[in-house]
Amino acid sequence: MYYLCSLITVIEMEKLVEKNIVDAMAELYGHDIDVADVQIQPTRKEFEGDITLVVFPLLRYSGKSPEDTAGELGNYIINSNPGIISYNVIKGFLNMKVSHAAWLDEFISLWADRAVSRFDSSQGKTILIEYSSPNTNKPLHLGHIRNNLLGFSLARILSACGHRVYKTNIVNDRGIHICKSMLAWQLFGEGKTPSDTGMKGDHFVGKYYVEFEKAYKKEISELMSEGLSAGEASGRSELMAGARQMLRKWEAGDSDTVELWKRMNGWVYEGFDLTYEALGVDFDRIYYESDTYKPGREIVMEGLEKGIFYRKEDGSVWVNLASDSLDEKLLLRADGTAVYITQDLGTAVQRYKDFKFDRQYYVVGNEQNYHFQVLKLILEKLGYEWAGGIHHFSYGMVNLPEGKMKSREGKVVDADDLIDTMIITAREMSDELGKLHDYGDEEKSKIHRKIGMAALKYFILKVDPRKNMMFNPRESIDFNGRTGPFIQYTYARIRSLMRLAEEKGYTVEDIDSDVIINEKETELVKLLRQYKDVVSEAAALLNPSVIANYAYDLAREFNQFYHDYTILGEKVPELRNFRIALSEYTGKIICSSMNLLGIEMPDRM
RNA sequence: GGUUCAGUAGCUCAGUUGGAUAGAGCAACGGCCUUCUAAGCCGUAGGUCGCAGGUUCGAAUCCUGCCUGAAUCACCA
Repeated sequence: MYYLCSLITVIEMEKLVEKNIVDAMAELYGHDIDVADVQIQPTRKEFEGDITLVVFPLLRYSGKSPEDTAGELGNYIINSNPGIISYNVIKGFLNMKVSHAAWLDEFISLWADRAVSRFDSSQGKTILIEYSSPNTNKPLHLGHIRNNLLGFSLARILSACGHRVYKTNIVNDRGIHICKSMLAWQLFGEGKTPSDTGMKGDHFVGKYYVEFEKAYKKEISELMSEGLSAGEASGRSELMAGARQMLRKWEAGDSDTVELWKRMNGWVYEGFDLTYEALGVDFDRIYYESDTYKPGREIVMEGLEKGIFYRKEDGSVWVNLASDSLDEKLLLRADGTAVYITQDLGTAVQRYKDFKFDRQYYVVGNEQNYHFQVLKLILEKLGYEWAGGIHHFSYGMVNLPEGKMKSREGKVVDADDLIDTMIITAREMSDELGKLHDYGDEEKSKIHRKIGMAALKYFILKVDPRKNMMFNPRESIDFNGRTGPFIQYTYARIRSLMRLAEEKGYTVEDIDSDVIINEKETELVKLLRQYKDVVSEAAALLNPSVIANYAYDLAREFNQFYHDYTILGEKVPELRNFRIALSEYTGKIICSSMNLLGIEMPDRM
């Protein structure tokens, strides 16, 4: 019956070894142990072998030294399991080598499963992902890029795992900030529009926001030079008064103000759409704060009636969260106007009505941890049973070498500028290498765009989302090494191989089961078989970087393989077929992984 | 001050459920293009895993204390 072992994959082999160990413990030491006590793990690369047993937990049953126990267990296994061809013992670790046949079968079973990302969707949940969440008074910056990439990738990953995922965006389209831009445009804009000036709409409106701040600063310093304190000066500022006046008029529904507001926001949206398109992100449903702040107010009033909230003497409405070791929190101002959290309450309730989600993830920076803690608590207090399903996906800040980004001080890395720079750099590098000489300009620029965006996206997504990250505009983004373009390059090589294979008429239908596979090939198969686990882990941890780092490891392993072995030139057809299949499958997995990050792969570069 | 998070090579980052000699890339130095794409491959060098205790056969990982940094504790969003 031993010949059957050639049909056993490595996964099955691991299970078999587990069972062998349980048997061995009973037979050698007379102890019945639980399978959970058997610690099997992949052997580290530095050591010889494929699977490793950690024997330390078993010592109390064997009563012998780690080395002796491992040796005796190794002996038992090699005699009872012909799929294990050798073993070695280092300290308390028993490294076992799995037969080539098992590794080959492992790959053949992967290869047979042509649908790479076939996940069980029967347990799929309805998941809402809110991300992006821009303000409409200025263009997107690097921080938004991290947000957008994380949100989009998260949606892809959860979706790949069989969930029903909806991407949403809440646009912060109302408030004093947009009024500042509106007022500045009225004062200094001379009736110009983005199309008059050739500017992108969001940059155009952002320009007036900056002009407002400049003029306001000037006004304040003039007032202060007349002897007023900073507080008095801001109180006397005509510009600020004008902006506030505008906000009141907007809330009152003044038609001219609303008209201007619509017009300027429209410009901004046109600009945002271009940036979103360049980033390759999209949304299933967009919410606007101007629609949700009023329902939010009603929710607060309901809570007030139910006695969950309370009113202070000045008429403002509060919630006391002291019992949850938090502070009291304002929900409505004395004049009845909404604050930040008011509209978030409205949005959350509206979204549940719209989607009946099981879970909702808010992709928002970690500076708002407190806010989302409060939001969830309040929703729970209000008795919404779905509140338990909301979760703040909190990501770290993007820091610049000079410190934190401050949009008001112009210390930002503009999203559009950065994207352009990336694509231009990709083009320069590509032209220098000259590999696309036979391509037309349009085809070339498509590829340059893919490469530039891959560099940017990978740079951001490879780091753990929770951590703050450093971005040095000059040095950070690279096209060599652990980068998106490197992975794309590996993929392009594989595609090139496949084209050549096709030209030569090599088609792989079946892989010969007599092939003896070597170390490098085994290493590749080891990585390939982890794909689904990696995606599941990324989904469970809500961490795209798990996939980013996996994709790099895979690409690197393939490059080594590519360098060391002939793939197409092999004289033995069985081996050639196997290597073509291995290459093609590796390409597929690399491509799938990168697509989960929202990174497009070029066939050539 | 309270809360939360972080601290790993000169720099940017990985490091699985606690497991072996802590890994990549960049920067530096030295090799590889007559061979399926050199955006590559190989090698050299680089570490008191913030510090000190504790738990454990075993700690970068878990616990406690301290040091440093970030965010937050708004009638801003």
